[in-house]
Amino acid sequence: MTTRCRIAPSPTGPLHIGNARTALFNYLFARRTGGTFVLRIEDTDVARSTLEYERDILDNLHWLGITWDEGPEVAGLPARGPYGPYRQMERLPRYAEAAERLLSQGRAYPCYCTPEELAADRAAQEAAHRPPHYVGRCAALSAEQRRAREAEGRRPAIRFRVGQGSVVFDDIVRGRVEIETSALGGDLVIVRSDGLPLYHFTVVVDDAAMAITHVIRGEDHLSNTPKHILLFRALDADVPAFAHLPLLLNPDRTKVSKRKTQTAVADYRAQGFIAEAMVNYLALLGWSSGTEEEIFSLEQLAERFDLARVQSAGAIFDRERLEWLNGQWIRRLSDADLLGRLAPFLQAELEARRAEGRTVRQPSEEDLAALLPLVRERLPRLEAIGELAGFIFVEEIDLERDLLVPKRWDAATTREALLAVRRIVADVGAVSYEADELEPALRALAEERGWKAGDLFMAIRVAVTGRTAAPPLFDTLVALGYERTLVRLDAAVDLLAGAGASA
RNA sequence: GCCGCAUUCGUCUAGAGGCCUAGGACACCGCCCUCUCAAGGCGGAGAUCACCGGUUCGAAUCCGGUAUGCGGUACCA
Repeated sequence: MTTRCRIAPSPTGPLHIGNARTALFNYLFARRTGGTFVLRIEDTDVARSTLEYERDILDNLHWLGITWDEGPEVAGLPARGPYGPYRQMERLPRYAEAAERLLSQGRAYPCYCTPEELAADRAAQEAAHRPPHYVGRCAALSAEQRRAREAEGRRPAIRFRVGQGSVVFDDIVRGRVEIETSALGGDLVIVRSDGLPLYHFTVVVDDAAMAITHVIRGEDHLSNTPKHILLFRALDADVPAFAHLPLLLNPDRTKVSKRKTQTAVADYRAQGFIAEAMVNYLALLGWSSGTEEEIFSLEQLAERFDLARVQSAGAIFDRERLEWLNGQWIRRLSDADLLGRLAPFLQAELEARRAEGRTVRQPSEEDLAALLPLVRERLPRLEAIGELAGFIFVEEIDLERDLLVPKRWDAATTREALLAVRRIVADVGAVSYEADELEPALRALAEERGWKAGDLFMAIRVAVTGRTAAPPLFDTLVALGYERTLVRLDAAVDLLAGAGASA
């Protein structure tokens, strides 16, 4: 039997890390088992669903490399797969047909209860410390009673008879789960009075129609699974296997939420997390290989993934660990690849500086190639490129006089040193402006004047970059260029003007 | 309230009765490397395996109970 699994996002918000993780596990399961991965859009919550969210979800899944074998038409590309349509709002007749079938078999019935009646029931149950439970007011209405209510203009919802007994299933992650139907809250509404079908119903109708064999989803659906199983049976469909994944958690161990954790995949992407790291990290939330390796590409994950090795306890989303993995993956990227991914971030930084009224130089191919080795080990996120290397392309840097003077030095010494450095750079640069030439010359200067090389280099670093933390100095000077280095040294000396006389 | 699930270093996890005086990774601390920052190397600290009882020659691992946490309990998904 070939396996079929699916991800069924609701376009009521941007792609969420929790959904991304569920999508990933489904994708990996399908790849690993040689099965089919289906994407279905669950857009029956018309009040909250939007096309922009749908686009965000699809676009970011694509960015992560999570592709689907069957799904709706997107961006002008046709729908794929024999079980379409793959958007629930386009499948309304199927739900209506299924509901009709249950109705005609007496497994479902029209319910005319008003919201007020239901609220009153609930309030009474709560007051009596009873669990909320549909009282069954409409469960045994005669045809005549129904007509009377219709005559009043009441539009019925449709309720599914939950019946008695218990439902047992073997969850792939959690093992045997048994729940009494009496704990299900009574007969459940499957179609609202406005005619729109509800989630618990559509999910089952579609999983059955799309021949889904494995339902892999978040643990928050575990308690609802008996309802689904009852519906599968009532519809005379095969009940799929279930695997309930542990929840992603906020640091306080509640279900991950955007109030407490950054949840939109797009936001991580915008901050310069790369897809490889995101996928790797998400896979490790709830799954482990059983070995001590933990750096895995999507392809490697697809070779190793196994639902049997999925954890059953929830996992806190730890951004620090994600950043570490991100750095690992950035270091593994080829030059051309890294450059391509860095470009938009550098560009954004330069635009921002330009907007501040600064003079910005457009980096050439050579500039960028020279930059790469300097930054590659130093990027926790692509976005950090602006801070790390912006000074090379923005002519006006912010120089702080206090920062310019090394801890053990005074302003006069610093000024004198920078003046000397300026002469050496000018001399060396006139012949050959290379790191290999600059370093010995400047070390000799420090030696000759009895300065610690580190102090001298720090003064130069700040003069030229405006920062105390930067890529290696001599490579930085070369990347900056001969003229620009001299201009910045002059500017630093000017800033220190007056210090010479007093010292 | 009721039902369900879970519980190993701060965090992610390894662990399927003896290999566990519990392993790895992130974060943290120290040392090395070093022109700063990173990266890397080495080392350290950090878990009475939630608790209680049982089964067993032997339990982090099996069973029961308790506690705590989380999830579900909608004409949301």
